[in-house]
Amino acid sequence: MTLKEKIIHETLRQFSTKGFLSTSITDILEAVGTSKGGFYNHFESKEALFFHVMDKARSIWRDRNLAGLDQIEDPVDKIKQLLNNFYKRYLKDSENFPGGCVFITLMVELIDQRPHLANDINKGWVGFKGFIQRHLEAGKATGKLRSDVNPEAVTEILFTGILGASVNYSVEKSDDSLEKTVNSLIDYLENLKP
Amino acid sequence: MTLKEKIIHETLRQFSTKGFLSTSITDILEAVGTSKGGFYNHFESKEALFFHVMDKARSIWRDRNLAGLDQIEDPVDKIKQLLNNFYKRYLKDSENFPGGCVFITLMVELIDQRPHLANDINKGWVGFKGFIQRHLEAGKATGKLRSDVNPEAVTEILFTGILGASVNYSVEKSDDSLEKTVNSLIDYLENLKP
DNA sequence: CAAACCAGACCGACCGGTCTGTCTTCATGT
DNA sequence: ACATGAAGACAGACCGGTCGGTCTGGTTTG
Repeated sequence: MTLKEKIIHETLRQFSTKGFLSTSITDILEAVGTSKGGFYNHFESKEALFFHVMDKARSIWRDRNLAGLDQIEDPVDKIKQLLNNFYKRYLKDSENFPGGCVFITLMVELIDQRPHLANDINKGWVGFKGFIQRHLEAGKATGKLRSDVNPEAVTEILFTGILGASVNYSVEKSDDSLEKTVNSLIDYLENLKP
Repeated sequence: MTLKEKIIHETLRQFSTKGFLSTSITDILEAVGTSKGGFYNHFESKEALFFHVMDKARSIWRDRNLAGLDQIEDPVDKIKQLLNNFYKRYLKDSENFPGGCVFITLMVELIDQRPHLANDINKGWVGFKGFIQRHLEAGKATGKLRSDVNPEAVTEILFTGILGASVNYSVEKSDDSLEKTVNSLIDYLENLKP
């Protein structure tokens, strides 16, 4: 790993526990064993680092959550697989996210203090929400969901359920509780099938 | 309002948008028009202020969310009423919580940085979760819920749903989206009746 | 030898907290 | 009724420490 990659990796870890504002550049430099000179040679500011870290975080998110989805045809089962990936592969990744989902930590902190940074996270959330809703609508159209199902309402339940489960996991750090919650969401989705 | 009350009120507002660490005492003093001397005459430290603010926040929480519950007998309908209170009376209270639910903002920030402060919030969360679960169990015992309902799993869905809805409301500040989400949860609960 | 890489002293701004001093309040003694 | 003094309430200068960022200079690399 190059120094630049090391800085991004370590920053991602610290962002997930302390957020953006409370993570000091000095802390990062000590953790990776370099100095201000080494840092500002690769990043022009703390905010520039933020965007690099977000790129890496998004990359990890896709890698973990979308694993195996392309081999599933049923759009509803795709969402089911995503829910499973979410708690089995993604949220438990304490190597990259020791403090839980970094997007939650950063969003809650930045939404009212650094809106232009929060917007960068929100784009991903809007895309994710749309991803769920499109698949549910496709599922309904192809008869994989009951005709009385409201895809938008189900999307709200699943999306906020995932948000809440992430917050709860940051707090409790309990794999059991996380598994129960997500399995409850999966059962909920399962019961919407014809 | 005394100066002490003014400080607590203003701090609650700022905590809900900026959290504990990013809210500076100087900012609070400017907002209420006093000085360091006026502050440290009433509070011995920033952390002491935190606990006073939490007491006030909990008081507001109970006032808003438990309104009218004592006039309802059916334990399931009590939870239904609580969900309605939550989004109609509590979360929209931008006078006290301009940045959304203060407990969420503080918990996400403090859980890994000030665990002893986060514990104070977590007590309330544990109590709230237990409150929901006890009422669902009572509802099941008295035949107000289907016999195949798992109260613990439903509690997880409702609790994390509320957490997620709070986070989402902080981000979107959309009353419509909040209403849809909570109504989805209410529908979900309604469908568990016999 | 030029360019990239990195170490570390340094800067102004801001943080929570302390301390001194001023002004008001009010119980007390006469 | 009035003087008095202790205590509470508040203003604001000040302190050590930390923040993000700059700058100089030495070292490595192509």
